Amino acid sequence: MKPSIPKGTRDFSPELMVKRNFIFETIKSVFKLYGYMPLETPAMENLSTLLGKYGDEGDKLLFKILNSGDFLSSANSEDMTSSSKLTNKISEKGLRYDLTVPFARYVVMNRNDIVFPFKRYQMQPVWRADRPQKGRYREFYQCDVDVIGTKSLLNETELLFMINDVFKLLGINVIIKINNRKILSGIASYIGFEDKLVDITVAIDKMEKVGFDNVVSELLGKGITQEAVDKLSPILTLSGSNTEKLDKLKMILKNSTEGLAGIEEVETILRYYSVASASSFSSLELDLTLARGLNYYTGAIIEVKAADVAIGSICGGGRYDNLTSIFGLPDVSGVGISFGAERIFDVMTELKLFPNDNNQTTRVLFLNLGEKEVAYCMPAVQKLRHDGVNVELYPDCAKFKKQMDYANKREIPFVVIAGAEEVAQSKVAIKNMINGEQTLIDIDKINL
RNA sequence: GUGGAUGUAGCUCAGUUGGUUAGAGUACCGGAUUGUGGUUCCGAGGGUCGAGGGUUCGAAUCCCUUCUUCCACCCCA
Repeated sequence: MKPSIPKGTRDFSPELMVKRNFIFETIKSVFKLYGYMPLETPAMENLSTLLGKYGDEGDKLLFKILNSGDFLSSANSEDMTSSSKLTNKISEKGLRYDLTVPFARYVVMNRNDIVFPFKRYQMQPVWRADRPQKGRYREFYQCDVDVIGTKSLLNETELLFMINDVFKLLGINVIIKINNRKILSGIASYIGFEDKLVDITVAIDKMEKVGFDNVVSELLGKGITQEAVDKLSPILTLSGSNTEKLDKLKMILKNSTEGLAGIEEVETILRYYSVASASSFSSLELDLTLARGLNYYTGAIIEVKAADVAIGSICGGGRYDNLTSIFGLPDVSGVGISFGAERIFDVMTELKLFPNDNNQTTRVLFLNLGEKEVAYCMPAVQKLRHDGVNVELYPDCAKFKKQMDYANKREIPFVVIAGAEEVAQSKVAIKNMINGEQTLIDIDKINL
C-alpha cells in the first residue's frame, strides 16, 4: 500500500515547523503584551453548535463525524431517501470550521465564571471540506484574538496596534484598511436597497479583484436597479484622504442615523490611532469597498494586506454585536481579528524574511569516536546544554565521514572532535563548518 | 458543487505514427579517502509508467472509469 494523506492536508517537516513556530511565537508574544490569554477548544463540536452559523455554503463545507458503533441502527428506511435526513441520524459531531463560533459557545457556556471584558487568543487548526487550491487547504491554522463584553472603540484601536506590532516584528510591510458595517448599511438604505445589504457587500467586496464593471453587473444581476447603482458608484469611487472621504460621506448619508454612527466610529478610531501614532506605524486607509463576506460583523471591519506581495488579505476581522445571541446570550458585543498563518508564511517565504539563527536548531555536534571518547566528552556536552547551547552527541561510533556528513546536512555550524589524540592532551578540536577553520582548545574552555 | 489541465525513479523531467530489456539530471548508498563535511572522479541500487478496466499480436503511448495535484468559478484564510 502506498501511504498518503487526505486531500488538502499537509505534513509539516521539522524545517517547516521551525519557521511556522517563529510566526506563531511572534504573534503570541504580541497577544500577551496586550493582556490576552490563551484558550483552546475541542477539534470537534456538536453539529448543532456548528450548523446554520456560516450560511448554506458553510454548512456544506462542514466535515461531519460518523457516530461511533452501529451508527445505522438509529436510522430507518425513510432516512435513506435523502443524504441530509440520513446525516442527521448518523452524525452528531463535526470538525470546527473556525475559531469564532466555538469561542462564542465557550463564552455562553461559561458566562458566570468569565470576567468581562474577556480577552482571549486561540491558535488552532480548523477544517473545511472546500476544494483545495493554491494557498487553500482543508486543514489550516487560524490565529484569532478577540475581546468580548465591551463596546469601547479602544479595543478596535488596540487591535490595530497589535497588527502593527506583529508585522513589524515579522518584517512585513502592510497596508491596513478599515471600514464600518454601519456605513455600508447606511449606503444600502441611501440607494433604496436596505434589504439587499448582504448582496451589495458581497459584490462590492470584489471591487479590487474583478474591477468596477464586474461589480456593477453583479449588482444588476442581484436585482439592484440601474438608478441605485448610479447613486452607489460615486460613493465607491470616492477619493482623497480619510478625512476628505468621511466629510463627503457625511453629506451623502446625512439622513441615515446608522450611517452617521458608523462614520463617527471610524473617526473615533482614527483619532485614537493617530494619538499614539509613530512614524513606524502602518498607514490606515478607509476603504468603502471593504466588506468581508462574514455577515455577523456589525461595526468596524479590518483587513490587512502585504504591501510588497500580491496575495490577498493576511489578517482580518471586525466587530460583532450578536455572536453569542445565537446561543442565548444577547447584548454582548465583541471585536476580534484573525491572522492568516498560512498566507503570512507564504509572504515571508517570498520575501525571505525568516531569520537564519533563531536558536531552534542544533549549534554544536560532538563526534562519537568510541566509548572512552564519549565518556571524556559527556561532562562538556551536559555543561553546554545547561548553559543554553543546543548540543547533539552523535549516537553511534560511525565512520568519521558519516558523522561529518550528518553535521553538514543538518547545517550544524560547529563540530567538536575529541579522539585519542585530543583526549591525551585534555583538549578538543573545534571545527567551524562554515569556513572550515579548526582550533584546538582545553576541554573545559569550550565557548560557543 | 461547476468547468479545464495534470500524473513516468525520492525530486525535476525526456520517451518519435503504438514495437525488443522505459531513459537523463539530481538525490540516495558504496568506493577513491581506516581522523575531516560541503567540490571532484568511479560504481551500484532504485519503476505494477497514479489505480482499475477496455482496444490490440503488442500499450507509458489510444478509449472509458476513478483517484491525486494544479488552475478558473462559487466561497473563503
